Amino acid sequence: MNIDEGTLHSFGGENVIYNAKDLIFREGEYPQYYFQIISGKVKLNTYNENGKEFIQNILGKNQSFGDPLLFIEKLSPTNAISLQTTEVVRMSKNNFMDMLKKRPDLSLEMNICLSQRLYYNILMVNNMASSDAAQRLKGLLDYLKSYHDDDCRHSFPIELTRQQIADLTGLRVETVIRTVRKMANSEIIRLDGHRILY
DNA sequence: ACATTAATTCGCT
DNA sequence: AGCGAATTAATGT
Repeated sequence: MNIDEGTLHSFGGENVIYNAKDLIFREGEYPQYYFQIISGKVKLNTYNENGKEFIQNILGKNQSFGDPLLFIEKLSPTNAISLQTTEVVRMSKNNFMDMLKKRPDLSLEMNICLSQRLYYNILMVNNMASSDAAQRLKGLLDYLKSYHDDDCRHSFPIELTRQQIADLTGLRVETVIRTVRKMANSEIIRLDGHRILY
């Protein structure tokens, strides 16, 4: 979801800046805000019983988070952590609901956005169920690409570390490294130094 | 130049 | 493929 910044301000959105590693909200908290990123990056994660991190998603510029939880009465299933200096527009749940009531066009867009996420989440779950590392990796790349397809359609750079990719797929770093090498050899992906192009 | 962080390799299981 | 640790490469101050 990407709403014009001026519109967000006119409905009570306020800019907030977070530093790297700042906790934006915590798992188990009651969701209170809509967030839209102006610049920087945010990860949504959880930790399993052994303390291993699992990253649900990493969001960047013009992407939103927190919004799916505003429509239902559930506690947040994830933490949101800033990965770098990140500027967001933050809007309270009440203001957000008010905005959707007054702007049916945005409400419709929200539906499209949520449907799209739901759709790609299903594909993601399917791929993650695969026992083949290359398949899981490819599933993640398709998933990430689905968020970015507005500007770059061909071979866009994955701005993630190997460790982050591992935490997103549930694979080990070494496995990611080995698999990336194989996929580069079979031309499924392209490498620009360490950056993965897909 | 030194410290920190990430990527890759290695040896063992 | 997973784990721990060591080595090498890239980045930051």
